[in-house]
Amino acid sequence: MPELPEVEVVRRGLDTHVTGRRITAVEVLHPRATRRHELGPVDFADRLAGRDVVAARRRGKYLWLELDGAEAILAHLGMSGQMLVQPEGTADEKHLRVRLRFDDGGPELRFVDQRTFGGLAMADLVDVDGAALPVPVAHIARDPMDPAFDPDAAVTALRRKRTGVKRALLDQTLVSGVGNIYADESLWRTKLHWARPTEKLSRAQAGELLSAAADVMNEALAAGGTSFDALYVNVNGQSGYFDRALAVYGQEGRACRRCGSVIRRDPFMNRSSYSCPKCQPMPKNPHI
DNA sequence: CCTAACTCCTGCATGC
DNA sequence: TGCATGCAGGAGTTAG
Repeated sequence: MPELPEVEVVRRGLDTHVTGRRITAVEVLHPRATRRHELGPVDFADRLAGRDVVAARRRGKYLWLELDGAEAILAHLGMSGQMLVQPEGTADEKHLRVRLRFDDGGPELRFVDQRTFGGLAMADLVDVDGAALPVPVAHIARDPMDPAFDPDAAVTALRRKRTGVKRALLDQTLVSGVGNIYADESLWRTKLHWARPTEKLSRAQAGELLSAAADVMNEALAAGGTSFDALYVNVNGQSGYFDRALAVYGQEGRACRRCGSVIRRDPFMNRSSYSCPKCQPMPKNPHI
């Protein structure tokens, strides 16, 4: 569930509580959490001992702690990943996967992940169009909060696809950071049905959609993110409150706040799409 | 090259 | 009560 705003809340927390500290010991409690680290959990832990964290960075839904020496600890929260800053001695969380300790004896950094879709890995930093990115992030497009985000280029990329507009919006190589929640909210704001073929969108429509995505994610960030349960929290374990502002996502059966029609839920890519049947009518040639 | 289906995983809600 | 089923879904991998 964590999308760009939720990941950014976590990044800010890490920058406040972890940047500038030296790692002393790393404990991997579940090997799946480091499955993307090809040399294995022992290598992951050994190589981190003694390293300095110099920054906390993000692109789209990817997050990384930059280390001295052009390397990083790359993190993806997946569905249920949490980065928690906890005082030493605090009882282990049920789904604690990785623990990092620091030489100042201050609070630990814990990676907790119930559904295990997320994970940590070490990665080299490479230059991609002027940005220093971990190698596995090199193919991820800039997100709408990136100062160098190019809306015209994103519009072109979106309209070049031969698919439904929501699929394109979720494609992290076109524009990053948008997941199921903010895709549905952006489409509702722009009055577009999720199955609208991308190649039939005008440049203006595509631009409005991307602008709406940026707006809704900025508003969610200001509210501390969206939470439906205790799974998404900041580094202090607190939830955001943007779920109260959602117009369609998770609102099946409720009245559209714009026209009063009953919000519907459609099956989409083995999950769900929420929309207003009147504001977002099915196109003549839907791209299912 | 492009697009779309498949797959990984746990916990909770629901239905018989 | 207990068991089966469905659902939450990001993104790498595989298939066509």
